[in-house]
This record gives sequence, C-alpha cells and structure tokens, in this order.
Amino acid sequence: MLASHPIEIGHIVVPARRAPGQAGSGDLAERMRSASIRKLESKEHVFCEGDPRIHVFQVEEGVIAIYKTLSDGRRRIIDFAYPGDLIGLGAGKEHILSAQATCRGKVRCHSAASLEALAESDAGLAIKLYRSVCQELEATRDLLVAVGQRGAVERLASFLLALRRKDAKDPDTVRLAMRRSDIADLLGLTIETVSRTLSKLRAMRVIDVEQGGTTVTLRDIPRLTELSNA
Amino acid sequence: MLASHPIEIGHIVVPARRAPGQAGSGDLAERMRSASIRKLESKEHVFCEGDPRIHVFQVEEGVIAIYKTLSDGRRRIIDFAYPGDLIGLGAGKEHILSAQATCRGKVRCHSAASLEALAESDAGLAIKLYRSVCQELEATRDLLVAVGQRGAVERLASFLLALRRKDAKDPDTVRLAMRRSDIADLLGLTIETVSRTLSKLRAMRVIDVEQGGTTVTLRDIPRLTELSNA
DNA sequence: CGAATGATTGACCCCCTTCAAAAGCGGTGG
DNA sequence: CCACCGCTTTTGAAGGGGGTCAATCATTCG
Repeated sequence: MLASHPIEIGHIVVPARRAPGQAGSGDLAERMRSASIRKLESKEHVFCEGDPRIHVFQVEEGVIAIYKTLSDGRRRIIDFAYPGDLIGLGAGKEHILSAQATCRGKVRCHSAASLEALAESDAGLAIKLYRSVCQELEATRDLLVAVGQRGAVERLASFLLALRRKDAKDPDTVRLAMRRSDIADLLGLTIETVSRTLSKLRAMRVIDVEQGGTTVTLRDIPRLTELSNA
Repeated sequence: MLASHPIEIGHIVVPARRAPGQAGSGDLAERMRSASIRKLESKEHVFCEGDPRIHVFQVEEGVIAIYKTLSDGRRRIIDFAYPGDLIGLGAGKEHILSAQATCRGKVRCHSAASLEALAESDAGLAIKLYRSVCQELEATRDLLVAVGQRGAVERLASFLLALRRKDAKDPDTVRLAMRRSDIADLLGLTIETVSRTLSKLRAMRVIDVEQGGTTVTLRDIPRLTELSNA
C-alpha cells in the first residue's frame, strides 16, 4: 500500500532520537541497528532523482544535502540531514530527490521494502512515522519562512539558529560541515552573499568565524534571534 | 500520545479526496460528514497562533491562508488551503500557525480530541494521516523550491501552476481567490512586484488577467512551465 | 452613489547578483 | 616535511531586479 502512493519523504527523524523516553514495541532505531554501513566521500551521492528506491539510509556521520535539481541545472537544497536522520524514505518506486554528502561520512543502509512492510502491520510504527514526518514538515516550514525573508542577514541568522538546534553539542558553537555553495543553495543566495553576510555578522560582533570558516561561534544569540526575525 | 508531541501539521489533505478508490474502515472523509459548519467572512480568522487547539477544520468553500507571524509583524504564508483540505491538525495543545480566510467561505468543524483518539487505536487511520502529511510535506517542498527561486517571474509561474494543480476545474483557467498581498506573502515578494510580474507575463502572452485580476487564463502552459524552472 | 479597499503603474534607490581577482586551506607527491 | 596544485573562500567593483514611496485607477459594498 505504501508503495502505491507517489510521495517521497526525503528524510525523517527517528523519533527515539528527539524523544529518548519513547522506546516501545515498534522502535525504529532498534530495527536499524543490524544494517550495513556505507562510507561516503565528500560530494558523493547517496542516491539521485530517478534511482530505484531500494534502501532507506540513516546518517551515521557527516551531513547529507537533500536537494532537487531544477531544469536549468541549479540545485535547490531542501534540507541537511544530520546523524540520526533517516533519508530515502518514501512511497514511490523511485527517488524524487537527490542526496549528496557535503563532507565525508557514513550511512547505515536498510531495506526500504522491509521497513515499509513493517509499517503496514505495526500501528505503533505507523504513528512514529507520522510524527517523524510532522517533524520534518515543521523543519521545512521553518526553512520556508527563512528563505522567504527579504534580507540575507535574516536568512543566515535563521540558518545558524536552526543548525544550533540540530547540531546541539556546544550551544554557542556551530560547525558548518558544508560548503558555502551548499548554504547558498539552501537559502536561495549566492556563495558570495553568504560569505559577505557572515563577514558582516562578524563585524557586528554577533558571530565569530574560525578555522577556515567551518566553525562559527555564536557571540550574541539574542541579537541573532532578533536578526532572524523568526 | 499524540497530544504530547509539540508539532503542528497545519493542514493536511483527506486522502480519499486525492485517491478516491481508497475508502476503507478508517475513512477520514466519512467521519467528517456530521460536523457543524462555520461561515467565514473575508479576512476572518479560523484560528490564531496560541489559540487552544480544540477543532480540526475541513475547508468547504473558499480559500484559507495558513501563516506564521514574524516578530516584526509581517506575515509569512505557508500554504493556501482549498476545499477538501484539513486545517488545524496537529499535536500541541495550542495552534502554532494562524489560519485566515482570503475570501468568504465555510469550514466544517470537528473535535480535535476525538479525531486524535481515533488515530491512536486505528492503524489504518494512522497510515492515512501519515500519507496525508507526506502530501503536505511535498507541497511545502515545492513551495520552498519556488520561493527559493531568484526571479519574481519564476515564483509567479510556479505559483500559477501549483494553483492549477489544486484548483483543477478548467485546466487553462485559474481563479485567484486571494488578494495580491496574500500571494506576495506566500512568495516572499511585494504586492507591487506581484502585480507588475503578472502584467509582464500578460505582455509576454503567457497569461491573461481578467475580471478585476481574479481570473487568470493560462495561454501558454509549456512556456509557463519553462519560466517556472520547476 | 460614494467611500473604502485593492490593483496597477511610475520613479528612484538599495541590496543582491554577477564578474573578477586574490588569498587561504587541504591534499598529494616528491 | 615541504612545495605545489586545486578547491574553496573572501573581497572588490559594477550592474540589475525588486523594494519603497507615491499617485492613479478599478472594484466592491454599504
């Protein structure tokens, strides 16, 4: 039944990761443990639009960009998948989105068919999937709000705060494990504007950029939130 | 359980509407029939951010704008809900989005609690909800791609084509049952740019705008698709 | 019919894009 | 270990598209 519905999820989050207390009979994370691991080089594709949808992948390490290719060849990144996130879930026989590693990483591979078969028979799993997609939807909406913003500062501020929520190790530090071009394709800007805007935010003493531009320290989060206009 | 998960769906589509052959034991549309009707004036709110989430509404007539309010007071429209669409679904105790009629219309009111209780016990219903949210997610992604586009022409073209898919009576005619300001807030543009761009598309012989700007005839759909860059 | 709301069009300005160049970092091989 | 090479980032200057402000026109509704 799931396979008859031509909708792709792209990536969803294992519920147990965000809400650790919820382990139960239909626990996704539990079922994913035994699958095989695939290593990824930077810029390597996990899958592409049109590929047969054989596996569901769970990010183990690194960051995966989920994107659509436009008719003029440009890339529109929909989301970045972080460790714990599931990508490649869906219902069609083919992928309608592409997934590409922004840096080196690993994904755990799982059979798409068997996961979907499980979802059919297990109501608890179905509800977990439902919630996961809700979460994904919520994230996409937030991104939509950010991208709809006029200024580049607003978009970058929103982006940094969103990363902070995801990445969540040091609350004041964000690792940009992707290129400027990835950020640009996510936010609907150019690399130059991304770079310039980060410099501007640094000049405003709101952030600090270190170590080849990959590590950002959030100096003034209240101000950053203000700038994001969320 | 559903109520403990702080995610709002905003609006989802009754599965039976898009896939008519799928009627079954847990049919949403079936359960919605007996609910009460509420009439809406143009610009009237169905619910607002922060309101207690008591009802789930199904649009009967008209168009409802689903939006977020930014800190500076601006509106970011997430989606337009059309007849058949469900709005107000979610899991938090309060709405995190607002819903406002763009024109006169009617909504059918249904108890949120009872629908969610049903979803808990009925696996078939849970899967239907899951698929509905997938559909919603898909639509939001398409909008994200459109809004991420650089030019106003691309955004308007995408918007018109999306409306055509939704509205779907005459395949060459689209009714804009909303103000220019609503379109602007959806696409991240200004009213002036929306107006100018529609005029430009008219000058290009791609569309025709009639009757006070509410009815748009799609003269050259291949061209429009090209312009949308989808 | 008249007031109010919304749509259209014009002029000007700012921000982002585009084009271009230089500098930094990482990786590879000698 | 260092030098070299490619990729990425940063920064600069110029141009264009959309925002802003403002006026006119159309439509709707009381």
